[in-house]
Amino acid sequence: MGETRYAQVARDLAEGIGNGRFPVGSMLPKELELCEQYGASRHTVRAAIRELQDLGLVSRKKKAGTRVEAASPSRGYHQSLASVEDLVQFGIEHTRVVQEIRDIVADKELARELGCAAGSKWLRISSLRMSASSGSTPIGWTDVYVDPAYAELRDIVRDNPRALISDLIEQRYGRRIAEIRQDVQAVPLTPAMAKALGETSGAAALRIVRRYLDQAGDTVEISATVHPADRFTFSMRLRRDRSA
Amino acid sequence: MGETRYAQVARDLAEGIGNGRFPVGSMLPKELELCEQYGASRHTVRAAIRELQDLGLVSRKKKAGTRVEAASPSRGYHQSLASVEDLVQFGIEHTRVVQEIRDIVADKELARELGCAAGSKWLRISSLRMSASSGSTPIGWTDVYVDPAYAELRDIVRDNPRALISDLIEQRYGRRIAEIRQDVQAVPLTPAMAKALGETSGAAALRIVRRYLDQAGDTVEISATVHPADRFTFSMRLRRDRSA
DNA sequence: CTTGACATTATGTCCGGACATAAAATACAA
DNA sequence: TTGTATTTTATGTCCGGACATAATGTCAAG
Repeated sequence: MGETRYAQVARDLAEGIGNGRFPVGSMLPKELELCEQYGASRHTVRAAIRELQDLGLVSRKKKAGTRVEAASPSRGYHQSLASVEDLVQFGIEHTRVVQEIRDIVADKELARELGCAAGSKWLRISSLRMSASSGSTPIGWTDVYVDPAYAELRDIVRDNPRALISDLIEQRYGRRIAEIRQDVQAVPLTPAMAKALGETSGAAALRIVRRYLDQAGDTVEISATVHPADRFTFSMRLRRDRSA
Repeated sequence: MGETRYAQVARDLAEGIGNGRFPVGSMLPKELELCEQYGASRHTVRAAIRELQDLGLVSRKKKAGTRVEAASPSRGYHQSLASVEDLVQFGIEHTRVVQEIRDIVADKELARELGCAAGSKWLRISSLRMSASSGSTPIGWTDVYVDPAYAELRDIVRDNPRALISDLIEQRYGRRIAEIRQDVQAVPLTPAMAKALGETSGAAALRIVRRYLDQAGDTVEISATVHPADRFTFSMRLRRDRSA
């Protein structure tokens, strides 16, 4: 019940791509074969394959067939936010080391930086970002701003150093993220940041401000991350639509 | 013929959204009404509406209906590259002032920066980026690298200061862009760059390297743009999938 | 006035079939 | 061998119908 037929087919194929049953570069079985294998109509199989296309896992050409383009992503944001690879990296490859959690009131400057109202209250969670794989050098500093009502997060974030905070909010409070707006700019490091990150003050850094919105368009979370130059590259891939 | 039925329907609806026939916030006619109006099957109408969804023009909810979310984008990349607003801005709001065009050979460092082979030959088009609306301060510097065979571009780019170079290549040489890979990082300004942009050497800047690929996955164009901090913000919007 | 049960209804999913189209593969001609 | 038709075939588009599902609005009971 929980899962629709075409979603089942899509997931099964995606797993096949992930575990090597369909290696990158190989061709997927043709539609009619898949119909037979899964006992589904061609319409359903096509819906499933379209999912894989949206995820960038396969590409299609008339007559040529359906080609496996990439290994399977490990579910989560990559599957729900189309075409953007960076967020996966964030969740999977980075770890959070919480430095400070406190209630704050937005002054005029912070309000401008975050795009919120001056005087509004927030719970701010500040943490260092570490690469999950190697080394003890932080790759960035993150300030996450959430509604002070989400007080439980104070404990939860420490216990889940790799989870996206928006996921924790969704699990705990049921507020589902429908959209993310993101601004990226270059900034010079402030003295305080520079010290925390072991850099010199004024050095070039990448600043990413994300505003997480729910379906109604209300802000659930704002995060501001600063990465010293050369410790972080923000990569993404844009594809032309199927239709084009 | 030239245009499929569902593409016609999608275009007509998109135009209606653009010209106010379907104002932002209003509800689109329900599927069965559209079927009648266009004399198309429900399947076709749904394919059209899905296009509009992919473009972010409408959102749907069961029973509630289809709601107009945004005014029509102004054709071009926004329609063909899903969910990324920045590229539109680039084409529409920026002007190019060509500074130098010359043939170069990639040395080891450039090869690393661009992700190409050392020793490969390129035609490099260097230009200042000006805001189309206001002022004479450049907002960035761009180096575009293309195949030296595209020599005609030497003249064409000067005559089309607002067109995307990849569009010019498509028009002239028929190489269609299917995918763009993009890396964003913070860098300190080199002395030469700083001088051209009226900044101090070592100041923070945003560097965007784009690799334009055709359907076969071959590189058509590489562009590297540097924006001084505070003169440029890179904005984007990510939406959750239909399916989620 | 509030609560809960229920009918309504627009979108979501799925089936089966048909023809169009483009590109690969093959056969054929030069 | 090379270039050009022709055939083949897998995907693309489109039709009509059916039932599922969830959100909305209605209405009666409390």
